[in-house]
Amino acid sequence: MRMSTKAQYAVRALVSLNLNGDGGPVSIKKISDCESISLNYLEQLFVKLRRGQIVRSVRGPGGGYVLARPADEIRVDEIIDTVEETLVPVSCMENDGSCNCDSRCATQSVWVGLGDRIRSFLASMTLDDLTREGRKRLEL
Amino acid sequence: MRMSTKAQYAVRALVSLNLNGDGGPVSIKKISDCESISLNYLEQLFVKLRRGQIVRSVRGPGGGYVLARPADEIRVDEIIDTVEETLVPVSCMENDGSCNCDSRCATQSVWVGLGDRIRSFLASMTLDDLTREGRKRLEL
DNA sequence: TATATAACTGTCTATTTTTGTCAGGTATTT
DNA sequence: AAATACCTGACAAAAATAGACAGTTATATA
Repeated sequence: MRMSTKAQYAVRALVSLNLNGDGGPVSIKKISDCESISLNYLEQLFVKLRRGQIVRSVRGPGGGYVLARPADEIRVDEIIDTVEETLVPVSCMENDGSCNCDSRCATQSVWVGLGDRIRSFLASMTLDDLTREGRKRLEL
Repeated sequence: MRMSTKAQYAVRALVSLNLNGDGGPVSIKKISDCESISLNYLEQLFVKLRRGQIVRSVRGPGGGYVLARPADEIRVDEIIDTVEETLVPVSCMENDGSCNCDSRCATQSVWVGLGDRIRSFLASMTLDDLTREGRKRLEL
């Protein structure tokens, strides 16, 4: 049960973007340097984040990325949704009926319930929450 | 964010074991047939489950596995702990200080919090709960 | 207008993890 | 003794992950 580094990178990159932003665009290069994340890999993530309406791109010199919405309107679960596929813990639900003992369906309730908890927890936090926490840490 | 099939198999196998048990031991072969899980793979899982004090083995003809404890004392999180390493969503905490912008630490709080939720949810369910649910489904 | 900058795009690849398979060995009941 | 079933370790296919690479396109500024 691991959150992929893809998701972790995406969240970290966006917190970094918001911390360093000051309104203007922040280049992927800068985020890559700050966060020690491969530039090429970040580019792939930001393509998805742009398509997912999390960020807007600004081309040309001095360009980069800005948040597409206020930070307090960007939930963590949205971020993860845009870069990876699912927060549901199992693929499940093929339900081809091949199992005659049917403990499969009994266990589904665990994973569905777990998925709900994961979702609601991540939906309860916004990028703004994390950024405030990050700022607090920087002051120490 | 996926629960590994290893963990899913372990939980399903134990529910199946408890459903088909009737006090006596159930062979891995039977569970394998019922659940359509590779016999060899199940063997590997049950080695861990035995070491984790979840099941006891009974050797010889008519042998198999029995629960080492009453089903209502076996929590789902225990099961998953014994077959896979972690319920903490990130590897994290290397904390080599290489990141000067330090959004890394800010995001850790998300994953730690998430890990807590996952843990407490899975700890709130026992094998007995799942088995009852399985029995209910069989009656329909 | 030229040039530097930085986003954009698609393809390819090395590595790791997952999910098993296979070939035997060992213990125990009948 | 023989059948049953657990036990063990080595090996392997397949998928996911993380990232490299080689370009193309858009735009601000000199």
